[in-house]
Amino acid sequence: MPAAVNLPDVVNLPDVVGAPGAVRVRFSPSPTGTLHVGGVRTALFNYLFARHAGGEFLLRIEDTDVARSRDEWVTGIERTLRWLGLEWDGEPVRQSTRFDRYLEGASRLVASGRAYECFETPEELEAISAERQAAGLPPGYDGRARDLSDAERAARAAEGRPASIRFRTPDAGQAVFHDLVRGEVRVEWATISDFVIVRSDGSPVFYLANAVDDLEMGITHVIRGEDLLDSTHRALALRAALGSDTRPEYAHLPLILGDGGAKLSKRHGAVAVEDFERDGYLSEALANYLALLGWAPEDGREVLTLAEIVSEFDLGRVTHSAARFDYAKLDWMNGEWIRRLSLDELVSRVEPFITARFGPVDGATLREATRMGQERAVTLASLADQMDFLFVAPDRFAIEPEAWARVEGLDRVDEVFDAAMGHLELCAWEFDAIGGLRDPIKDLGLSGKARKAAMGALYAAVEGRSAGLPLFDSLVLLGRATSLERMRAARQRLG
RNA sequence: GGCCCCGUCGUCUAGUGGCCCAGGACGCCGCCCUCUCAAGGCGGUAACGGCGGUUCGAAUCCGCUCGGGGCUACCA
Repeated sequence: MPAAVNLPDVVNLPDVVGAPGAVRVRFSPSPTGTLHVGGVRTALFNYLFARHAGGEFLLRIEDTDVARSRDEWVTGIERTLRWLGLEWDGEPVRQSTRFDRYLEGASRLVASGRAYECFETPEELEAISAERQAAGLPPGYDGRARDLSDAERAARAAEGRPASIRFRTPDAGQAVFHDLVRGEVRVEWATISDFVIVRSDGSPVFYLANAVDDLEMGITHVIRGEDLLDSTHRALALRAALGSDTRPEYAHLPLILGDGGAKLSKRHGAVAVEDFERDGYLSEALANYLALLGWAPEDGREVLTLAEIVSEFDLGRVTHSAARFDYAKLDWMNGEWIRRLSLDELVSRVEPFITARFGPVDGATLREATRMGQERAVTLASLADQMDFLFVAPDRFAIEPEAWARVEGLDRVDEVFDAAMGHLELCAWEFDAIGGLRDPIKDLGLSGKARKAAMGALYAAVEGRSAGLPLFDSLVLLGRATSLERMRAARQRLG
């Protein structure tokens, strides 16, 4: 029967650390992939909380799992945070550079009896856990190595069994902490078994590194996803055993789910923040949308700048239940933001989407097309789609004969083009003159055909619904010669 | 299985005992505007998971129940 270990009564420790009002938070991603919307939402809320309080927002890279971490992911995470405007304070802390600190903490815990070496193989651990479950006990480790004598440990080591270090959790009593969004969270210590803090290869585990760093970095508020709620008890016990008589405040954010209530995954659409950027979403819109997932300002406004959100933000108004990521609402939000941008700003944002497809283009044409597309765009990519026809090379501009075959009124197509070309030949290329064309073109019902011939079916569905810039203004922008050329070509193709 | 968290329109949410036969936004539907598609304007559809309690009065408090999610790793 292992002797009970007296741990400090974490329940009665003070809740605040550091100087009153001095807020210091950290976003601590694990560089095992690109940042997903869930992760970036956590970063955002940390940022909002820190900036609202005039505190510090630190970045800590939790790369203790060396095998799964990569430098390129670190770079990507930093780039993504900057893209969203979430500037952090100071240099990022890399946990992989601080292993000695964690290991030092671990040996102190072993020396004080709060942790101990154990030698079970993975198979043995699995068997122990299964036994416990069969006996109706919580799964996990049973603590059998807690009180091994020096001789016993030496014997196991001599067998060639590598040692890992486990933290000794209290045998009885309750673990309690107060969560800023959820209130009091308590659980019986008996349901939490001893957990590994140093792997048998000598590397520290998340729990340890996390506790040591939060302590040494002077973190005052830990804001993270609800998936870490249960691990808070372990973090707090570890922290106390490490000698801290303070504890940070905790705030656990509701999770972000995909459609159908399942975990958000690629099946639902983009999940990596980089994908949203590539698809033409504005960082302003994504940050704005994400802020509204689990939080709402008092006055109910929805379209807000980062600065406005910072000034309104309040952890007390964070929602309790998981939220589903709604792509349709993000689309709306993105459109709102596209319309809010100045024309110059919008031009500079679409330009990469255009040059990626066509190389450098005429600036004046791009600007005018952007002006026309601004009020109808959903994403930067869709805006680029709308002006595609202006930049596409002549030999690449072709309307499939098959598509034409499905256009109604095909029997009148000659009449249509004759009329259109007649008008175009005759008119001066001025807006006023074009305005005068509207009625005849409309009367002949040829605007759809003219649109397809001159602006193409690159983006427009033939089945009735064509999307795009205004026809007349587009023809002006395209130029008289090109417009006519395309219409003649279309007619010719029909034989 | 055990433990923890959560539960208001299809979705995101407002709501902390009477102001709520529940408000806003997205979506959806209709109308207006209109050369297409949008944008914009106007209008509409739609929810307190269920059952018990507490109370003069409950979406708001309590219990149970059902449902969803998380954790239970030598991942973070």
